[in-house]
Amino acid sequence: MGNLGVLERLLMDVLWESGQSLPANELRDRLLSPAAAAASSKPLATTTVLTVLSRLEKKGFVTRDRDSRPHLYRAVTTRAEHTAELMHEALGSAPDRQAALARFIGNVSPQEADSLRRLLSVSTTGDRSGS
Amino acid sequence: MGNLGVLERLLMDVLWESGQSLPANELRDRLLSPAAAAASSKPLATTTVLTVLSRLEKKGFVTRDRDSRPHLYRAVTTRAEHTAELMHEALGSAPDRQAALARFIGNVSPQEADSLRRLLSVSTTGDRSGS
DNA sequence: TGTAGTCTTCTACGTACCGTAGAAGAGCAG
DNA sequence: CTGCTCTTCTACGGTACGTAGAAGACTACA
Repeated sequence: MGNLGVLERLLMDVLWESGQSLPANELRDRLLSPAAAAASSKPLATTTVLTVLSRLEKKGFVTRDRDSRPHLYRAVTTRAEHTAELMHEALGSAPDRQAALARFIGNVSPQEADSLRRLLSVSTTGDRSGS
Repeated sequence: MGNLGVLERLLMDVLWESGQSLPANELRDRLLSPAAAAASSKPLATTTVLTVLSRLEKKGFVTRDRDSRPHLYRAVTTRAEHTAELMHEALGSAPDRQAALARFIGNVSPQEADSLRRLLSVSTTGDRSGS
């Protein structure tokens, strides 16, 4: 049970964008604001959004506050975490992790290689305290 | 058009494992050798393998030599490349690449962090004097 | 407290992808 | 030319997902 469909992803994007808990109607409205969606001009039914949100909840991507009257939906993880998870997942399915990493690094832009170096140099050795 | 199904993935694994071009029958046979598949003991029909191979060809994951009488199938990319591609794909779908990279690095094992450092240090500035 | 309005859940349909494979066609060996 | 092998065509069942109507639950106000 891994990946998301198109609409599921769009909803997650909206939730991730605003780090907040939002009701279904608000989410439906915000789906129209992104430029891309505006062109296709599709007014989704609220039930559609709710259905997808339920599925996302079952998949563990969102939680909802059932006590608030219009239920409030919130992303469980951040987008960055999700992306990192996907990357680890891809990496995990390869027996030759070293080779895969090498290829990955090979295709990284210079700027990103730089920021990777920075990220790696921070946690060189004696790293203990958790945040 | 991105990811692979279970059987598709198994076939790609066989093809990747042996860096060679193989006929459908050979592939069908080798699907049984991996320990996991042996337990489920499923003798797939050759046509099944052929269908999946056709789909893989359409998706651009394999090429076949149509001149050889039993057609020979070969993986287009290496597994490492494929994995790296998946990782880049995941990364590409995140607007906050930096954050995603940070999370990714944060969850890497110390050994892999090490090998990443090595991989990155090669392209730092090392190629200077000499020829 | 009853009733209207809003929000949620249930159920359902269409499409696309994938595992699976039989039936029919194509090409080669003798 | 004929039989055998290999390939393509066609197809069915399952699952995931986008989509949403219909029915039920809950709130608020009169």
